[in-house]
Amino acid sequence: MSVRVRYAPSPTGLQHIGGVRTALFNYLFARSQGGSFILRIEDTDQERYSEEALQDLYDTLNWFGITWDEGPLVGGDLGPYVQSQRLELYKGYAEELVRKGLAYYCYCTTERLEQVRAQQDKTKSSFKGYDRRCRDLDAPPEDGAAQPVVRLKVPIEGKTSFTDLLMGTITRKNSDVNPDPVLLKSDGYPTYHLANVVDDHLMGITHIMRAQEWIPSGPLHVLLYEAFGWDPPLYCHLPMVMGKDGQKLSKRHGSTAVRDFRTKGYLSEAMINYISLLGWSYDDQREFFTLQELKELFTLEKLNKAPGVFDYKKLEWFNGQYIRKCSDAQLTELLLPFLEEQQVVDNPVTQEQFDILASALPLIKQRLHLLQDVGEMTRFLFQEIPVPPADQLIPKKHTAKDASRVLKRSLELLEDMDQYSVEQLEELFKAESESMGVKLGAMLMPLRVAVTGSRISPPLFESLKLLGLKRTLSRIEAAVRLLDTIEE
RNA sequence: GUCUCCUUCGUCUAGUGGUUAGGACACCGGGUUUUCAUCCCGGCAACAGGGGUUCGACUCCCCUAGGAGAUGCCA
Repeated sequence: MSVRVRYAPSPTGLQHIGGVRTALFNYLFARSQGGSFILRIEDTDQERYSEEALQDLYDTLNWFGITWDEGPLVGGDLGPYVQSQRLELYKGYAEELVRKGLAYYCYCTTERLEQVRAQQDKTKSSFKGYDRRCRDLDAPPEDGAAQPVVRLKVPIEGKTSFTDLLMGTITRKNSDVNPDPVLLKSDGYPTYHLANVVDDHLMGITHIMRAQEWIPSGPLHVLLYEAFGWDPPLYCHLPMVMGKDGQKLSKRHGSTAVRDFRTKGYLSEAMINYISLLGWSYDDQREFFTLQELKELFTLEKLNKAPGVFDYKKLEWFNGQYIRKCSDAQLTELLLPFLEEQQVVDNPVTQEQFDILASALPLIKQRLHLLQDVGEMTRFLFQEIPVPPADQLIPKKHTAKDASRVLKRSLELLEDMDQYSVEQLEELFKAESESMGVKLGAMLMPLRVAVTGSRISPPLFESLKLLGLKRTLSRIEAAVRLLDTIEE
């Protein structure tokens, strides 16, 4: 039987690292097995539903290049793939269980449920959860809620086990299973438990790969399959993604929404690569993988059991690596939106600006870690800069006079810079610094700051060339004027 | 509280009874260099603890400890 797996997110928030990792692993498993990857929208929470979240889901998967064989937008034979469009179905199955005596209507109000919970907390009761008041009712109580919910009759005795490909067999006493969880909510929507079991069965899902936080409800789901008389699929609970403090990764730890990483200038290839290594490995050497390679190499056997800490630093390192792997043309395309967004260049970019960027690319490529850094790094090439403060222009252990002196000399040397190569300019300044009796650095730093506005910049002479004679000289002159106003 | 799962350098991990316990990130040195970055070289650093099993345990079993997750008309 061919493998069928699914990613079934709930559109209640932006796609985050953990969710995407689950999607990726499902996708990779399907592809490596020649199976199908199904996308299903679990929009059964009316309260938290968000249109934006749904759009973000599509955007994110598209950005990563994760395609689905069946699901919203692409269709499929076993749809609809949006749970809010399958309400009648769940209702029917819930009623079937009630008829069979395996589920029951519960008329308890939220208020009562809260009271029960509060009481259990107060008395430190070892029994947590619903007290099963409505389990054996003959008729609806007088003071019951208008709209009942349907609850599963979890057996009091016995135990339930399921097979997890990663964890082995997991067994739980039925008395430890969530006592009679709600299957059908009073608003007519199913809960996750019901919807997921019904849909996975109807959609022919063979393997359920989801995060380990779901392990505790595994037995419950198996109980549901049994109630329906269905065979449960195989389970594979993926290790969780944690933050630095070892807790489940959340906003507290930094960005978790894929969209945030995208706007900061992470490459999808870098993220795929890094995320694929969170809980999975290939061997003890290789750590670079394209999506295409992953689709062939992924195996369940190499999954790790232990939760993994999301390492922002290593992701950033991967990003730098991938930026350097880009061709200049690719990188230009990637960078342009950032420059436009940051108003470093016009929007749309002019031909002249495009050419400058193209020429600057080799200079900035190995300096970029995040695409968004490009603005700060290249702004001086596209726009006029304010005259840098004097203390920036003056090298350590030097005076304003010193700085002015070397800049004036630089001015003379650069008059003919268009006739020299970068190498020749280097030689020129090297020789000059010697004859002036200053260190090369003390000569070039004022120049760098005067022209680029910063002590940190792309290589100096290349930058001057890009900037052009006129702007180079005028920036130096402005710096000199400033320095000459300073009293020693 | 109860239940379940997890445990190799700070982090991600390789390892399936016999290894100087390997790699990567981070960090710290050094080199290249006009700044920054890249790159190169080197270093630091781990089998949670205790019992077994065995000629021999990081590898198998048990216990303890620690961590995490679940315990909702959220998924």
